[in-house]
Amino acid sequence: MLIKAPRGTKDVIPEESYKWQYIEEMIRKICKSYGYKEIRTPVFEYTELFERGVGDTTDVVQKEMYTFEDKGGRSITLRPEGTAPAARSYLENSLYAAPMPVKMYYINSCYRYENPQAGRLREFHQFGIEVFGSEKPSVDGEVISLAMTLLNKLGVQGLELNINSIGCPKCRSEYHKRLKDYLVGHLDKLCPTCNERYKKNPLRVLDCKLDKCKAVAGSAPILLDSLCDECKAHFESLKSYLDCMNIPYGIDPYIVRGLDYYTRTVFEIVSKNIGAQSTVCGGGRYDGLIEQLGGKPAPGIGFGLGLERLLLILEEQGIDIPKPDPITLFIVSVGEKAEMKAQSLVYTLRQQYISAEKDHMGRSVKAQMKYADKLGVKYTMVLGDDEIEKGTAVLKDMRTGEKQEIALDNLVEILKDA
RNA sequence: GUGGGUAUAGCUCAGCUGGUUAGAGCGCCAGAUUGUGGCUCUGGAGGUCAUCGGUUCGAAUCCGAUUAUCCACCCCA
Repeated sequence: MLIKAPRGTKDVIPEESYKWQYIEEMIRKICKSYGYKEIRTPVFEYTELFERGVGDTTDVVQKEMYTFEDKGGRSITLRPEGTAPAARSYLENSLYAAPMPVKMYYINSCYRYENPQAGRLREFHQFGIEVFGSEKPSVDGEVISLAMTLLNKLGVQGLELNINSIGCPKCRSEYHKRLKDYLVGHLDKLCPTCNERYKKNPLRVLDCKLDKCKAVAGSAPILLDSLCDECKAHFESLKSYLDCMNIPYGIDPYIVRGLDYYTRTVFEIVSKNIGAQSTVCGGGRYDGLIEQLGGKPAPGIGFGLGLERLLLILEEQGIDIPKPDPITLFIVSVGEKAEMKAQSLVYTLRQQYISAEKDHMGRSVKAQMKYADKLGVKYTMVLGDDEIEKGTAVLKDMRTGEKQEIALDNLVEILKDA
């Protein structure tokens, strides 16, 4: 083995791809019912998009981006997330000219240079949605409900939806002051990283997992209690919308999304059973992003849902994904003439979208039968000189073992609905 | 970037305190008399024991380095 897939990447092998296809089909079906259309953006963007959009104080931008210079000397970055590209495309293609709100979804690969572990890869895949143009909390409710619908339809159990509001720039800066005032008296009790956080982004101190920091965070003022009237009303309204759809949720005042563009509503859906990286879906509102990217101010909200993590949950919960349809017919051939006839027969069947297979290994009759059995085909049919002469053959049902004689001319007709 | 575990056949693993042809189960291929799968039986292919170096008469086994991989931290999907 000379060359392996790069660190942190994974192949989806043929035996596994049906699982991805199943999930993707479910996603498309649900998005259609919600009125979301697919958007496809490039795998790479100018680096500046993420620096401006995601925020250059974030870990994603500071240390996790796949950035390189192309041959024209431009700085290019493999997308680490889907929202900034979607927003860029929204502006670039004047999608704001469409009736509001603009609703879109994507199924994308994303790239972050991190050390791989359970549920974390360098290339991973996200399903995401974005809504531009409405700041109404009903949209927040719709966005969250779409994620929950997907997870429910897939049969996933035991997930927790947690919501929070981190306010608008106004109430947040107010709160920043209060928080810093509180933290400054406890700096000696915080870990070194939290001391850094205190300077750069004090909100993140609340997110630290170290016990001593948690203790300090525990009695810190809570952002949720410091919201301005409008943000408070927005959050209350969102709760009503979730209630009216019977979507259960918890309120976690410590959710602090890692990307700078979030405002007001933030939420995440977590699973306890897939290792340390438990967030399956994370999202929120980003009312300042469009303006940040140089567009006319427009509110927005969306989420990203990790497909590898979703697959982990399905596996862990033993949820079986429907297997693809088996091949309908395997034609076992005896002799050269029959082998040729088999080739033309499977060709005919395939023209009618009937799945059919034949030998390509020069196997004996018995070995062909074994092979057909391993493929899991529904029917087999042995074809030799006699059959070709008579124009009839015996069709064998591999599940029941039953045999029936049929005319070769009727093959398509007989197998059409099999 | 940091810490810990692991590395033997396609897969899951065994290989005792170093002893010479490195094993099992599953999978793959073929056969068990004439043209019919599943069960059973028989045989076969497949390994530079991650790599490099060291200790030793002798290394899959002990030591070191490197690489890969897994898990965890930071952070996130």
